[in-house]
Amino acid sequence: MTGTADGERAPEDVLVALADPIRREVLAVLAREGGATSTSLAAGLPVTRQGVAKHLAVLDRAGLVRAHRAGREVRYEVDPQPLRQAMRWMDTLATQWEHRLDAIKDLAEGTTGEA
Amino acid sequence: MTGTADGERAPEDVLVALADPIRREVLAVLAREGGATSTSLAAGLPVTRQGVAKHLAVLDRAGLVRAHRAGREVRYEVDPQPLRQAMRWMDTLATQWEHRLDAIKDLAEGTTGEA
DNA sequence: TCAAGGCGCAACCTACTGGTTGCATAAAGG
DNA sequence: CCTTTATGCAACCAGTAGGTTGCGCCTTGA
Repeated sequence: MTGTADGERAPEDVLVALADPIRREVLAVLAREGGATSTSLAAGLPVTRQGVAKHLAVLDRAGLVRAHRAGREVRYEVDPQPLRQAMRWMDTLATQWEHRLDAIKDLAEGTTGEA
Repeated sequence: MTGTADGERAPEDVLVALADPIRREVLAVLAREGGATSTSLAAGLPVTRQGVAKHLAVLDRAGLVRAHRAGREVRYEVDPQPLRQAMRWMDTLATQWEHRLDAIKDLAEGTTGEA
């Protein structure tokens, strides 16, 4: 099923997905190896295959990985797009904050040094 | 104390902090209002003051907010810097992924059309 | 000085997340 | 056809994150 498959995904899913160290490691391995299965991933991680599978499910829901069935294997690979989206979301947020802070600062200056 | 106060903070703290909807809301209010106290925040949120305080502690640990004591009040305001840092971290990650994906693609092309 | 407002700390509760084991199912390959 | 290998599903377990209440301490301001 590969996630919700809609282009406009909520950035919070990505944040939640990235908030776990094992999931970050999974992504790192997937990026390094160019793809892997839950079984092969579990071999190099301190969790069982089922544990990895659950993490992959979370990553898939966030759209950060894509699943491709090949015979009896299911191969996963990373997708940078949702990451880029989340970055844009954060950029908007940070910019808003900065504007507010500037506004506050200006206000303070206006109060103390009023011409 | 205002967080760990070191310039190079792990981006994962920011991710964890941002992964919670209430914390995102807290940040939104702080940015909109230009600062607030745990008590005033709790008034507009579906949690108690103590709940808000815990969230503020998490945000503070991530460096996303700064606490300023004013008499018997503690006023919090947002700090965009860790957000920017986290974005840079994500950018590095996304870029890495994209490079790997390109490498894989090139490899596939090379295999089929070897000159 | 004393009441009220605002915080901080600690104990406690609950739900969910991360993890496991066990079994069923499906594709490869002899 | 039977064995092996890989995945999928479900039940179950433990730790912790998010939330609450209760209480004590410190400022403010009348």
